[in-house]
Amino acid sequence: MTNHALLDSCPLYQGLSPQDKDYALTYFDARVKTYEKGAFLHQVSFPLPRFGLVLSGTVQVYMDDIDGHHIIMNHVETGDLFGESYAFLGIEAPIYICAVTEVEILWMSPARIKIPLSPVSALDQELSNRFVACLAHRTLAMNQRVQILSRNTLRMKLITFLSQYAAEKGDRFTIPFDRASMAAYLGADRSALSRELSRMQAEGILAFHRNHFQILK
Amino acid sequence: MTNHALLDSCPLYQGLSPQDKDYALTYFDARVKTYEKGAFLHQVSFPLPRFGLVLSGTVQVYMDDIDGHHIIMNHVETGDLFGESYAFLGIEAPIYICAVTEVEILWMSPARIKIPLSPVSALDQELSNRFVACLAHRTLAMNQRVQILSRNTLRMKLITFLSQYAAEKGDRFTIPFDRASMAAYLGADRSALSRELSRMQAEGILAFHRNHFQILK
DNA sequence: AAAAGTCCGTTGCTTTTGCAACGGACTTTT
DNA sequence: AAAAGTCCGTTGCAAAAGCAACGGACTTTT
Repeated sequence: MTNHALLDSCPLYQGLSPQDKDYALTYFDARVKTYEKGAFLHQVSFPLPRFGLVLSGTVQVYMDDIDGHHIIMNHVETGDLFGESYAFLGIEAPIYICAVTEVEILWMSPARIKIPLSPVSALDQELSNRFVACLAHRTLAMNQRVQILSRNTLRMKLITFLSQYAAEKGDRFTIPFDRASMAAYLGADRSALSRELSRMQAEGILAFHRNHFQILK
Repeated sequence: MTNHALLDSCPLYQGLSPQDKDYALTYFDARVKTYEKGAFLHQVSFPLPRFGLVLSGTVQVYMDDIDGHHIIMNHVETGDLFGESYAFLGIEAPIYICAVTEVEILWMSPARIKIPLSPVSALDQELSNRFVACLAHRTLAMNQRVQILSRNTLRMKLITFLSQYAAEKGDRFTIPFDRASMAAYLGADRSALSRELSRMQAEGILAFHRNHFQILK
């Protein structure tokens, strides 16, 4: 049986009573599976019949470009979903999903959202709405990503990226990326990123150590 | 009364019978409104209670960065939707929506999706599913955008951008952007874009005139 | 404890890019 | 038809960024 406390980290289950959580797990036909660090949860060009919730650990969704660069599509931490769009549409997913750490995944099916059992209960409707809200939030998150990537200098990308964190977490925060992933996330070269970060630190704009940052401005 | 033929360009209404289209218009509480070229359909920080379908013309959804650059979030042609996420979530939309040409917009409400009238008919369910599918497709479209923007040279951004068009439309196609919008879409400078396009033409990779392109390579 | 591996800052070099400005082709306005 | 406006290619220049390589700090493996 799934640990109900873990589920509260996800907007899909947040605040539901234990009975409702159990019902929801049935509604989504949920199954838990664990993967060790570095394992692939999915490979390019397979269909993705279920979407995932990360119960513990971190996964990364990425594609590869011609030159072998990783393009990070989604960095998924504990409590986040991935693959909802592909699962709902039932289409092939041209992506890799890889376990950054050992992870525990709750795989869920969107079948009941598309084809409800009648009559539709209030809880059925609530769960469906929550799923759609997650989809909508995903587009907003991607909007933020586009805002970063659209900037035409690395300095401005960094300022936008860090401002988004600062807006959410305050002036001190830890990011979930190492330098290589951060560079991929910003669409930049790792050494150029290190260089620019060092410059900004020298200018007194920010301070950092590894993946911990402090905005000074 | 709305022209039913126009509605067929949108996945929300495509293939429905005339009666079902009428029902759908009621379901979404649809209202038509026209705007002249250059008019704002929405300004930053207002709530966006309805999402829009472009019946004719083109609109652009964008934000402005600190330096006054436009960041294009969405370029919306006839038959496309915009604002579904904000409308569904009922939150403030930090965006500008501007009519690029004279436009006719069908404004719709997602209220019945969130709070259905019971009993839910098969058509109600179909319309809800179509709306969710549109949301899912939006995230896929944004994935493509992220693929372009993540490339770390303008040349690679261009190749990715043009390849996406070529994959859909073949080796000759017309893009809906002028150079300034194209540059904003790619997160680059307009003159740098012109220069790179000229280089690629000189190298025999492609041919173009204004917004008409042909892939040669 | 040595060895291997990982992560990250640094640097030299070359290429790419942004920026500003100009001018030509074309369209719209008056 | 002149004038004003728009769109786009071009260019010179300075700044930014990619690339490759190295080395130090730290962690994990053996």
